[in-house]
Amino acid sequence: MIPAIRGTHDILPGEVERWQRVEDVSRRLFERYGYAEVRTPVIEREELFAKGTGETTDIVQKEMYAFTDKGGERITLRPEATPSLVRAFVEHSLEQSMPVPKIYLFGPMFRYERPQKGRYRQFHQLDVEVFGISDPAIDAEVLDLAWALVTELGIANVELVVNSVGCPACRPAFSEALVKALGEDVGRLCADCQRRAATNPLRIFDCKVAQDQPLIDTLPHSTDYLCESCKAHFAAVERHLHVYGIPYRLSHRLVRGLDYYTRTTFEILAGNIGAQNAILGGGRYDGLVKQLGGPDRVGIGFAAGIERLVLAMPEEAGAHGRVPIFVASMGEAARDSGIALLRDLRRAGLEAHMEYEGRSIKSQMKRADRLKAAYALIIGDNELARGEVTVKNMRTSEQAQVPRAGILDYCRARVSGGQE
RNA sequence: GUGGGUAUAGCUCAGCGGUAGAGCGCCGGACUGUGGCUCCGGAAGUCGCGGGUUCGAACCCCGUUACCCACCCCA
Repeated sequence: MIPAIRGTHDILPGEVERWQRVEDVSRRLFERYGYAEVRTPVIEREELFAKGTGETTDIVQKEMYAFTDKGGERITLRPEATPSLVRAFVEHSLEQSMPVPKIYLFGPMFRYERPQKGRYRQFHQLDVEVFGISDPAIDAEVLDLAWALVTELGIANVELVVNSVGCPACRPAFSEALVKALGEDVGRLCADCQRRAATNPLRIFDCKVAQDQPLIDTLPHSTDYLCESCKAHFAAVERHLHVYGIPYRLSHRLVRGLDYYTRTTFEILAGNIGAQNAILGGGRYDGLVKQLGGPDRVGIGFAAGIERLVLAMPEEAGAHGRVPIFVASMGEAARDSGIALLRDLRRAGLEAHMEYEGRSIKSQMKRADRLKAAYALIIGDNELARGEVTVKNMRTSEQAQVPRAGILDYCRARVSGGQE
């Protein structure tokens, strides 16, 4: 056997229905909010993420599937969607062709990480982005969309966490304030935090080491160091969130790991899905479009991890209202007639099955049962002679003789609307 | 990249030095035209892989790979 690559997974029947549900629900939802789907390549220039996601991030430094192709280009499998969507926005001047540049994408991402619950090397995200709107109303709308998504998927036990990390004008002052507030106490923090203090002080807030918490709790908050415009923006975002009526928790400890975030950042956390509990994360990235060579346009968006959504969804989610019909036959002539009937049922839009190995009527009925067929249509010499079909209701075991000519109408009437 | 745990039938697992097992699932049978429940029968495993110890290894030892969980990081 040649096994699947580490950290990748086949999504099999039984689980794939939950994925389909995520896809169906999110597609309908995104379109209600005015988003259009965009599909971008899975491979991009390595440079796109080095400049976009950020040279200093773990994603770029150690997690990308990057290689040199036969033409000598540096290529990478995309580790996230935002830079690709920014590239597409710029490359095709989407702000010219779209009334409002709201786009979404659904697809696989790749990061070379150690797999664990909710974290895989090939994983899937659904990603939404809005370009060119700086009005805080859009921040709240995007959050409302995120909240609607988890709600419509039936995911309970979730929490929306919101923060503002400021902009290039005010964030340096905050970083300095953090280092200053730590002072001599840096040495009392865990090794990771001491490293963070030197490289990216904001990430100290990510620390989960219990002994570090008392000290971290004394540190200043990013929202107290915002410049005037960032402060006004965030206040307006909160006001709009109240208008939308979305429950959220303000957390000064929410600091995200990608370099491009500015102002509003947020995550949705789920309980009971393991340590990797962020099912959705995003924020504003006002400098990114320009950074990637486009016009000076703001942006905001989020990505949700499909694996994590599926993990957090309730058990029963994904059950379809399918009503299969099974065609059972005895004898060669009846089997030919059954195959024609099978074809007619399918042409009429019904789900129909048969048994292919010419087994006994008993095993055919068994198969019908396993397929959870609502009806078994039985054809033998008797039925052939009378031009009828025996219809057995598999739930009630009642049988009826139905003329062959009327069988499609008979079935359609009983399975229409996906209900029995 | 670091740490811990686990690898035995399609699935869930028992066996822990002496001929490879159970439950579920699968296939067939119990009125030669009828599923579910019950009963009977059957198929199915190089016991992750490679070395070693031993008369003998699924079991002990070493290595290796994969999976799971956690750290790290993130969706």
